[in-house]
This record gives sequence, structure tokens and C-alpha cells, in this order.
Amino acid sequence: MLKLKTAAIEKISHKDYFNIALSVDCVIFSYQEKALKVLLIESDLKEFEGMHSLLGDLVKPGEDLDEAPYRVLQERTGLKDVYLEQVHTFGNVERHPSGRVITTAYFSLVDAKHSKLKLTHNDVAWHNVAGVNRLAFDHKMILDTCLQQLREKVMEHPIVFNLLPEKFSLRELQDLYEAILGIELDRRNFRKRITAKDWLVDLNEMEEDVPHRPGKLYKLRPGLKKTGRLLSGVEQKMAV
Amino acid sequence: MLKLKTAAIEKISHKDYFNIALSVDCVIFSYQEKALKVLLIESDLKEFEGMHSLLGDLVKPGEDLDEAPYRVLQERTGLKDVYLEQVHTFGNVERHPSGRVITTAYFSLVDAKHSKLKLTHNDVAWHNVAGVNRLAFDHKMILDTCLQQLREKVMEHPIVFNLLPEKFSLRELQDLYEAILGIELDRRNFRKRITAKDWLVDLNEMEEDVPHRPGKLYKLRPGLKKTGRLLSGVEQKMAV
DNA sequence: ACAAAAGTGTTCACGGTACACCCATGA
DNA sequence: TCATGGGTGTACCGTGAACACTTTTGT
Repeated sequence: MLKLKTAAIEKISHKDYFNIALSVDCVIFSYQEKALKVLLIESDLKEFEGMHSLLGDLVKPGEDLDEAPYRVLQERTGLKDVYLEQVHTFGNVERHPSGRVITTAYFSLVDAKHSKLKLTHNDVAWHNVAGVNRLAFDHKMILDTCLQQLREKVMEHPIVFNLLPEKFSLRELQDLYEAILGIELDRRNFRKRITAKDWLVDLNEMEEDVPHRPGKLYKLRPGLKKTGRLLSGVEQKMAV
Repeated sequence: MLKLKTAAIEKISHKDYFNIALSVDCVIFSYQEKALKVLLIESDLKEFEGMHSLLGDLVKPGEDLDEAPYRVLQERTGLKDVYLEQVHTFGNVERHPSGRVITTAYFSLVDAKHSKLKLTHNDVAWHNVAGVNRLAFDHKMILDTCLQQLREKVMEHPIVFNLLPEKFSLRELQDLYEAILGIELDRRNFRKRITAKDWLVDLNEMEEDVPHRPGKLYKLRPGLKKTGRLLSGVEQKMAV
């Protein structure tokens, strides 16, 4: 027969066993000036002076892992109810010069222009994703991983609407897809694919103040917006 | 101008800030008796007496996160160079009764019959995945998440061959796919799809000792076997 | 001869791609 | 009237799904 430990006993034996810090890093995407942007902060570590890094923080003792990126988002941008998705956990021993820090990466999609986004520090700024070459820590790899995941997901799941205002034209939507995927799309085929998905509602309104023929405006069909608390694990994959 | 901290200073200020334990849990799949199996151990926690759990361990201070599941596999099964894939990190505050433990889940594919697998404890055993109802901790959710990821990946990437002996017939391969996906497949369509992928090499050998017409034997085309160290992040997604 | 599984081709529906013209608006 | 982008349809191709009969071997 096995000797069973109680959780309390195990807790004692584990205490001080090791001390690994756990953080979350957020790849916060937005869409501005026809380009995909990512929110970066100037690194405050001497080792990475002059470089930028993702927004992140240590996970607090009483905080669910999946809550931490919401807190980071709220603290840094003032935004609640953003779209967030866990991507990967990076845990090489030498990834952080301060010591052993393992980080779980999330990406987030926000509408930087039309939500009441408030950047809390002036060393936080938007950067073109395509122009980011080097980041502090392993953050370039994290960015690449998140971008890749975004690209894989974007045609099958209605998530990019988190990057747009409530009303948008098909042209704006197509420009956004092209910015994310980094390729050009055929307009007719794009419209067929999108309308076939039944994601959109025709608002019977037109663009205004455009220097050409105005396009029709659409919004995301109610009930498709995925925001608020993260689903974990299999639920996340099951959803739509 | 910003005041820059050195990493050494940051290390001090973070020390004792919190104490979260980090573990890995392995969903070790195998294929036996025409069924997908998972390796489970009897829980040694009183809270989960009589229940099973996944094989896992705490990540060691000097150990890369992605190394930990290899160590667990080796310690528990004697196997090296197994196929491993990081899936998701689970970090709800209350998921572990011993305290704050965040766990990164991996799945692994092993050939239980034909490799020199040595189970190190007799309370470790194979279970039919389809028959697993309840596990200790949140391990059922972890199992479900990993199974889902396996199912999504299996048609696009040549990974299931890690579950088979080197030589196999198309019928065995199809049975394996059916066990993983939980559905029946049309034989002609299956063969067309598989052969179209150029994953297989015809060995010009036949099955032996079968009580019916023997089928041809195949092996995985050299160079496609993905094993050994994990690629991280974007590299993992880029590969094939 | 029979049982059991191996092996093989065609048809159809669907989704993706390539491609060109007319229309509405503002300047 | 011109420039700019809005809006639309058709033909082709490749992939996946449905579907049945003949062949080979062991008993």
C-alpha cells in the first residue's frame, strides 16, 4: 500500500525547494495607418538599454495565470474586456538576466483608435510589427510566435474585429487582413469568402467623408465577439 | 531620462516577492490493442486518493522548461528521444491543493510495445483514453486539451508514426488514425490521402503471420521523424 | 469453398483562385 | 471629365467524400 501524503505535508516539503519566477508577456496588437502595430515599452534593464520589450509583469501569488495578462492590459492601457489568447510558455534558464523567470505569452487585439486607450507611461508606444527587428530578452521570438498564431487563426475565427471600430467597410476589413497576413488578397474572392462565413451584418449605412464612392458599412454579427475571461484549454479550442 | 536598473538589482528586489511553483505534466500517449492509451499514475495525495493523475514533476532551478518533460519521460519510462510538444499552461490559483502550482502541459507519443519502455513504478499503467472519466487536479482538462491538439495536428503533420513500430501496414496506420480521431475512415480515401502526402516508403515487404491476405509494409520516409529536443515557439510552428 | 482483409477508380460537390468590367461619388 | 475605389459573376482546378468489386492468402 502506498503511503499517502496530505497536501499540507507536501506543501512543506516543497517550500523553498526552488524559486522560479513566473511572468506573463503580452503581445498587444492594434491596427493603425493600414499597418499592424505592437505595443512596446523601452526596457528598463541596463542589459537591454535602448531596446524595447513587450509589456509584462510577474504573476501575483493570488492571481490566476490567465488573469495576469488582463491586469497588465488594464494597467498599461486602461482597457478591460480585451481579446486575449494564451500562446506559449517560454522557459529557458538563461532567458532572463535577472534570474530564473519563466514567461507565458499572450496576444491581445485592441482597437487603439476608438477605445479609450490610455497609455500610462510615455515610454510605451506603438511600433509597426513589420519593422521590429530586435527586442529585449527573447521577446522577438515571442512576438514572432504570436504573429504566426494570429495568422493561422484569423481566417477561421472571427477575431480580427477586435482591431476595428464597430462599423467598418469591407475594404477596411480587407486592408486589415492584408496587413496581418502580409499578402495581397483579391477583392472579389475576399468578399465572397467573408460573406460566406456569416460573420457580418449589413448596417445599410455608408461610409462618409471619403474622397471616392463610399462603401457599405458592416458590423460583426452579435454573439461572435470573444472577449472577457479566457477559456482554458480544450474549451478554447472547442469554441467556434 | 529613465533610471535604469541592473539585472542584479532587479534580482534582489524580486527575491521573495512571491513563491509560485512550476511543474510540467506529460500526457503520454501510446497505441495498443487498437486503442489510444495514456500513461497514468495513482495519485499519492490524500485529497485525490484512488484517483489517477498524469506524470509530472516540478521544474528544477537549472533546467529549461522544455527539458523537464524529457526528464519526466526518461525517469518514468526509460525512454529518450521521444516526441514531445508543448500544449498549454494551466495556472488557476486553486488548481493544486498543496499551494500555488502552475503547470505546463506536454503531450508525448511513444511506441509502448516495441521500444524498451520500462515503467519504474508498478502504480504507473496504461489506460484507454476513451475510458478516462476523472483525474486528479485539473488533469482531465489537460488530457482533453492535449487530445484535441493531437487530433488537430495529426492529418497535417507526420507525428503518429511515433506510436507505431518502424514497419507497419496501411491498415495498421488507418486503425491508429481511427483510434485517435474517434471516427471511422473510408479505406480508399484514406490511402489516397496518405499516399498523396509522400510520407511513406514502400518497403516491398509483406506482413507475416496474419490469418488473411498480408498487406504491404511501409515505413516513414527518412528525415520526417521529429524527435529529440523541442523547437520553441515560431520554429515549432514553421516546421513542415 | 469460404472467410477475411488487401487493393483499386470514378463521380460529385464544394471551396479556392484567376480574372475584367461597369458604377457611384467627389474633386 | 476624371480619378478613385465600390461592387459584382463566371470558368477552372484541386481536394475531399461517397461508393463496390476483384484479388490474395490462410483455414
